[in-house]
Amino acid sequence: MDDAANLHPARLRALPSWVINQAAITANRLTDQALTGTGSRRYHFAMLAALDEFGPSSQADLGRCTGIDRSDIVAAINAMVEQGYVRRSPDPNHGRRNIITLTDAGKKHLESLGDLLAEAQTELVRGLSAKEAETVIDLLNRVLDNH
Amino acid sequence: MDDAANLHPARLRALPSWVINQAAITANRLTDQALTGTGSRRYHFAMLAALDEFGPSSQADLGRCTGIDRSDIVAAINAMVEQGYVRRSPDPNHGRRNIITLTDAGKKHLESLGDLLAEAQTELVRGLSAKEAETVIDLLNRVLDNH
DNA sequence: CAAATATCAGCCTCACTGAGATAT
DNA sequence: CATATCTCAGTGTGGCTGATATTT
Repeated sequence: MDDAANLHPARLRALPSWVINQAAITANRLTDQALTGTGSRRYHFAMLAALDEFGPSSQADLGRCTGIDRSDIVAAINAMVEQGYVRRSPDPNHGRRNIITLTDAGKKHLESLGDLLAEAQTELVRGLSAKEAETVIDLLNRVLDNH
Repeated sequence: MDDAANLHPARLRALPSWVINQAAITANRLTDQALTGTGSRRYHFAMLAALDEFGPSSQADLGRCTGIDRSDIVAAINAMVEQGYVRRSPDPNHGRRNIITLTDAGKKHLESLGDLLAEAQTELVRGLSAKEAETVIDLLNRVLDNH
């Protein structure tokens, strides 16, 4: 090897799953870094974004539309309730269901997290034109829609 | 929410890092599934591919060109030595360094893993044309090259 | 009874850190 | 002394399972 030590094998570079996975590792590194010190993580942002866009939701719906497991939603909501970003109240029309509502502080926090993440995106796709970045987004969304 | 429960928030769908990450989760699910019963994992395939393409390598080089941490290489090589897919021998020209060599059985195993993974790729990018899949690969490789 | 919800306890993978021993 | 390699011990995240209680 020696000189080729820094290159990735062509066989891997040709595998969609591998390339996507490596890109995800990079993406996660950058976003985690961007969010350090905010008291929030990627999935908190996802939940806040969903609440902002879709309005008050049950925990189950929240999990479904963000791709977060039912099991992990509980703890995440607990944390955000404690931080004052969301409210948890029982659904009057539905015994066991909770309704999660975004608070003003949560909305504000969402925007500030969004700003930090926007910078991380710029860093992530640097080297791609705006149009190329858009293409990546569109094609991968199509992949997601197919699964 | 209710009717929108299955849709992903536009804010997330517009975030490269989120879309890439979700695609990676799907990709990993499919590839892990494809490899069950083979006794190998994704990173084993990556290492075998690197050895096949670059020839005998040190563990450090192997880690660098596959993106696998130095710390995780050790256990992975141990397993593959035991399975007979690679040989570990000390580098005569370099005290502490080991040279990892692909065996015939390893080469064979690599090809069979490659076949399984190829099917998983088809499933992963179903819904994209061949050209579009190629575009995803190229653009994400450019992202990787920039980091 | 079936289906959905919230919750909890816990598993496994995997990226990553830190440190130590050995070598150039 | 600085740098590189291999190894080990261990951490933290995050996706996921299974079970339970409650409700429609």
